[in-house]
Amino acid sequence: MNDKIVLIDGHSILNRAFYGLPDLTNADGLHTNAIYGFLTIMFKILEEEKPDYLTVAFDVHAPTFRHKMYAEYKGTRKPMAEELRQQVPVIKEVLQAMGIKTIESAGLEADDLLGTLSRRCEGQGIDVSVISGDRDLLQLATEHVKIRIPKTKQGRTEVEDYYAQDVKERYQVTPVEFIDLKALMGDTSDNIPGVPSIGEKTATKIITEYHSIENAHEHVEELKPPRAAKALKEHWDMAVMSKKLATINVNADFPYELEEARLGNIFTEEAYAYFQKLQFKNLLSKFDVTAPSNQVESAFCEIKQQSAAEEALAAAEKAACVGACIFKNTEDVLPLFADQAEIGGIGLCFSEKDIYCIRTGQGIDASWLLGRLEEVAERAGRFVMFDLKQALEHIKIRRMENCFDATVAAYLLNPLKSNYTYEDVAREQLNIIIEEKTENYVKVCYEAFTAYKASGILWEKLKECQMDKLFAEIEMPLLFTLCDMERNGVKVEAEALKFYGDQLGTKIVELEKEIYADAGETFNINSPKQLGVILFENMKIPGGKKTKTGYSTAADVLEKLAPDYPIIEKILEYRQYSKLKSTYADGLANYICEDGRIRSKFNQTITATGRISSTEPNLQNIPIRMELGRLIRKVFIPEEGYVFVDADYSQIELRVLAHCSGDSHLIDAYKEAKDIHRITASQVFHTPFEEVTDQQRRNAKAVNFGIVYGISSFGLSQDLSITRKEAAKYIEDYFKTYPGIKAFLDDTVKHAKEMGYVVTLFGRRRPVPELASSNFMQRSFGERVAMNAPIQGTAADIMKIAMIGVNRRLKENQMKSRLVLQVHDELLIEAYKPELDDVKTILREEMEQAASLDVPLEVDMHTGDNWYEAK
DNA sequence: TATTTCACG
DNA sequence: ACGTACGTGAAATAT
Repeated sequence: MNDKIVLIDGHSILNRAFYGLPDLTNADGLHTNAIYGFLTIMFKILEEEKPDYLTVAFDVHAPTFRHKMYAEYKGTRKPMAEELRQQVPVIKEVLQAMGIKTIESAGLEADDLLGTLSRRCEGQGIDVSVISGDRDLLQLATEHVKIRIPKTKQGRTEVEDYYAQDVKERYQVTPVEFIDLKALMGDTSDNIPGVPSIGEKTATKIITEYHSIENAHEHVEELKPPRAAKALKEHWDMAVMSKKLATINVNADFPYELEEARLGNIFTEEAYAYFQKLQFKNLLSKFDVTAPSNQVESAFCEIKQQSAAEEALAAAEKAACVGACIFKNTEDVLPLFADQAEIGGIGLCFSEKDIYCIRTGQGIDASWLLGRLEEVAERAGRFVMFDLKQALEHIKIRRMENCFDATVAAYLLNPLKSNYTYEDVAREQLNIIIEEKTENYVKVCYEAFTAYKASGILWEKLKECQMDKLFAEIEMPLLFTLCDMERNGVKVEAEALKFYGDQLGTKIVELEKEIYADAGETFNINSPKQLGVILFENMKIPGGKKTKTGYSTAADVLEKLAPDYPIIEKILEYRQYSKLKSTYADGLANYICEDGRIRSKFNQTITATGRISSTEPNLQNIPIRMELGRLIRKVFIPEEGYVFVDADYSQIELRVLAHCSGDSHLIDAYKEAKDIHRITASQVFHTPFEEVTDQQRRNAKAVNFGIVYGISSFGLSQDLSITRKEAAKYIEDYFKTYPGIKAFLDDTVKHAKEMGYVVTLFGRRRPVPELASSNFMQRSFGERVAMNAPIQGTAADIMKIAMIGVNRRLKENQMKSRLVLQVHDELLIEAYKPELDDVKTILREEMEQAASLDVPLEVDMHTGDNWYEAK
């Protein structure tokens, strides 16, 4: 049995992988799809071949000999996509970490390295497999040199194998003749021009007959299709150059020690770390799981007796740092009722050796255990949990300053992720992979351990990014404020909601009938697909087509398309009613508790910009713009003896922009107070303030909004139903009026491109990986995000500060009034009537003084006996 | 599970 | 030539 070597064409396989796989990125925003694909293919090959040696060849980036020749001939190659380019050095590092030999040589292409190596190895009696996506390499095939071309078919990689014989069968020429074939027919992917008007068919015919271009040229007069003869005669120089280009050098001179390529264990610890960083979870299974994590696990301890529990808890109270978690016995109940499950126990960790899972049971009572945990939380130097807000459902925290929510910390460090579980943090911060199938008590211990161990690292990273103040002074206090709000909930009049829903129901039935009559048939109006067919095919309404799956039936499209069709109007009305009924009337009704209140969740770790989000139900998108929907706010009511006070910031985002940009004109405009959109219109359109028309004001308002969203002429033109050119003119005029804004936005984008992230006034970061994209669309999106995120995020920061202040003062003064809702720039307080004046003062002061900007923060306030009246 | 639509700031 | 406004969540239908 001969020794065997596998030679991989690095760039070619990376390319294949890059274009064959969907875009993947890891937590740092690094693109990883090409690396992932490369490794997948490599592992597959290695498993099949079990070679003794392995080498990966790369091109050097500087243009090489053959490229230069062609560059002189015609232009240069397209630059490599940025997403791919950034992966090249990483794969080299990964290969090095696996102890795999890589070669590259300044004067030589990877092809030449592969060609030369395959000849040298063959000469030493070694079997060779060359892995490449490039058919150019087929010329290297012999009896002992196999060319393998991987293909991705529906996610699976299949490999085409070519020995010399297979090349002959497939192309009717020998590997050596294959060069001449290429010289005639050319190869666009490899930038080989070939001879014009000679394609694959003719080229094959000529080479099978004459075996080389030189021989064919000698017999050029006899060549069969006269067209080909003429072409070869006229473009002989082209054929010669193409052959030179296509010929791989198999006698290149470069140093190479075969022994360096010998395959050892490639699943090294170093490689493991790389795979973790790249988040190749399913490739990690290839490693022997003798990870350092087992050392940690040896300290895990399950406690079922009170004396042992008390001993651990008492020690924890004296510790400098305690990581904890609370778990339920979810196995005891159906998954649907998981939140109703009983407390199963807690996890507790306060040193590398003290890691406990304390279970409730005969000896240990749940309320005792949680009570003791509260004392630990109060006395420990630092108390760390994941999702502390949820834990507050079970324990009361008397001292907030020493609390640390690892979920929130991880969110601040990268707000783009969707999950911040202890498994994620353990993997990213501690390099520990927690097996899916591990026993429950092991998981509990891991969660407590991760909280304990990662908190220091997370805190250091927060400091490094200068987000420590943001974390300690805004996010952590906010967590308790949000918890209070969730507890408070908001009262809803169930009867009235039901009545509202029923009214909508009858209206929906009526509209349904009319629409079916107009259409001439019944169908599901809620199905965009069916509706599209009815409107654009059966009824032949012109326009149509938009989405990838069919016609777009979105409201703005239909409105523009067919304002005259009565059916359209009815459909839009139907949509409105059915939305209101399903999402709001029926939807909200499902969330009303025994006491008549709805308790929405306020999520702190969802948005990329730092805003809060609301779910189950979402109370941040209750209708207001349309009167019909707005009416639903009448069912949101205060308790008997209470009244609603609603306070909202006036144009907080534009004011933030004025401050951050330092644009003196915009700042002055705000200092004059009055109507900002009218002032903008007056200045941009050079019209006296009093003479600004409503249309001008509307346009100015749209531009103001556009600026905040990261202006683009297309977006503005859509919004105002004007041409792009007109929109561009508006923007240009706007920037002329407020040059400071332009400078600020440009600078923000520039900073973002350099640093990879943008920052709010309070230090909150948002990474913008899209800016590094080679895709125009993606990159433009990144630019808009870079402009918007600091503004939206700063506004969110300010509101958070205000909420903390308002809540703090309400509690300090032991008031009955309570914070019930936050809607981004608006706060709703259920005020105890005797406290009304104080509440108003507190709201105004805390909101207006949450930040001191170069423009005043103004607050509009209203009171009412329901939410409708209070706005 | 993904897509479309639409409610809010 | 590309095809967009920024940030969310819920419901319904299609796959």
